[in-house]
Amino acid sequence: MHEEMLATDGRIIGERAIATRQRLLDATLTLLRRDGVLDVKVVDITREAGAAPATFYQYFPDLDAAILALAEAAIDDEAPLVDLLLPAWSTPADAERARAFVDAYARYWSEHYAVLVLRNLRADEGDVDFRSVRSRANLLLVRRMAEMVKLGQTEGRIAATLDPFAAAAAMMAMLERLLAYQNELSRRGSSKAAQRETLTTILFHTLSGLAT
Amino acid sequence: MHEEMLATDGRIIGERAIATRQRLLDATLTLLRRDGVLDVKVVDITREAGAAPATFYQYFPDLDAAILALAEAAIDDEAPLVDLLLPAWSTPADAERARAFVDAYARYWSEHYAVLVLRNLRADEGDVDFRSVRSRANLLLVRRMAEMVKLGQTEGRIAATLDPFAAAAAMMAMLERLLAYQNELSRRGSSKAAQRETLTTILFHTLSGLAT
DNA sequence: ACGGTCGTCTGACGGCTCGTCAGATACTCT
DNA sequence: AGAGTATCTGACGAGCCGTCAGACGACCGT
Repeated sequence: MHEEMLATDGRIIGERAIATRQRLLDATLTLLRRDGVLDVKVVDITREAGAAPATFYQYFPDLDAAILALAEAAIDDEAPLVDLLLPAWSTPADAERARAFVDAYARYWSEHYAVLVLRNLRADEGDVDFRSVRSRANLLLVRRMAEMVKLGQTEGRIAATLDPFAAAAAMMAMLERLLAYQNELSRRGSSKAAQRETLTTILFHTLSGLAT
Repeated sequence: MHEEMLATDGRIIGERAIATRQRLLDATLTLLRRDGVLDVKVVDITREAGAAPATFYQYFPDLDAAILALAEAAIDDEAPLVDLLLPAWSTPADAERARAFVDAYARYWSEHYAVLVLRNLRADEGDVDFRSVRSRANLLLVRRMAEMVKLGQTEGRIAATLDPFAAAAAMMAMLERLLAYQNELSRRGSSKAAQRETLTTILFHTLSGLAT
């Protein structure tokens, strides 16, 4: 189950090299946060990591490859969120669990913000690798949400006109994007608490058919 | 009401220069679509526009300034969408109008995709100018949607726990982001028609309190 | 301890874009 | 036609990209 790590020339790398590679990834994350998503330079990353620019290219063919590796790592933090959707929400009391999910997703998103934004950019542009990593991350949640909708439909709580998969994707879209607006929104009239409650209400209703 | 256009050195520019400036903006749009959002070079823009690189900097201090101008222009196409939200949706038959709004917004979004993505990136990063232009564009719709929610609440159609402004923003977020997922989604199980119906259902319910 | 070997790292380079001048060019008006 | 202004450009220093050939250093066998 443990993949050998490779350098760009194909050779299997040892312990020292793995540490260097990791230092480069850490530095990339640091600079993504410090300089913003569009202004990260390879030179700066290597400076930050205390290495020569050429070292970077020994482990990543380009900057995107490093971002991709970080996006892969982020999947591990998204996976546990599925547990908060089990079992399906089916009584008004489950609204509390919806709230917990919203909170957990918000934490996940803010933790990985820069990497996820870049991942989405590249995936939207059509890059196959970034599409794949995004799918693997999101399908975990989307599939589960779609099941919740389907169950709600068979139990008559949710209208049959809703497409379960599309509804699930819509909820993910809403969560993702609204979290980016968060700061600006709270400057324009809706407190974070109000945003949280509103997200919870809409999410809970869409996935369970119930009102809060 | 008509602002004089200025060069970067502050002088008011004449007709020929306005045309050149416009050619540069057109070229920027072309390349944003051709090369993707992250790979547009000033040199390429001027090549495309048949001008020297230095000419670009006569009208825009940097690439962002040109994008900002394009984002300003996009507002004109977002404004008319407000009309589709007047008067408020209050009967099941109004679902048809919600559908029309979803379609119109989808058209607007795909028309301006590249510019809007960059606008959001810069705005999310905290850039004041991009924040301002995004607010001016989105507040038109968000304010109107918030009014619809408020009305629905006074008429007892919508739960009072929903924050009108946050709910409106959540709907915008859902629309924006889901449209970016559109292609991938239709490859994974939900036809565009199903996505459209699902968006309509959720939007209609959130803003009117009614089922489709 | 010592030289050899292989894995890892780096200095230095050509090629490119950026953004800025000073000066060339094109238009306008008399 | 010629003066004057508006507009454009060639050429440049600076900085990043991505690639080599070779330097370094950790570990091995003797």
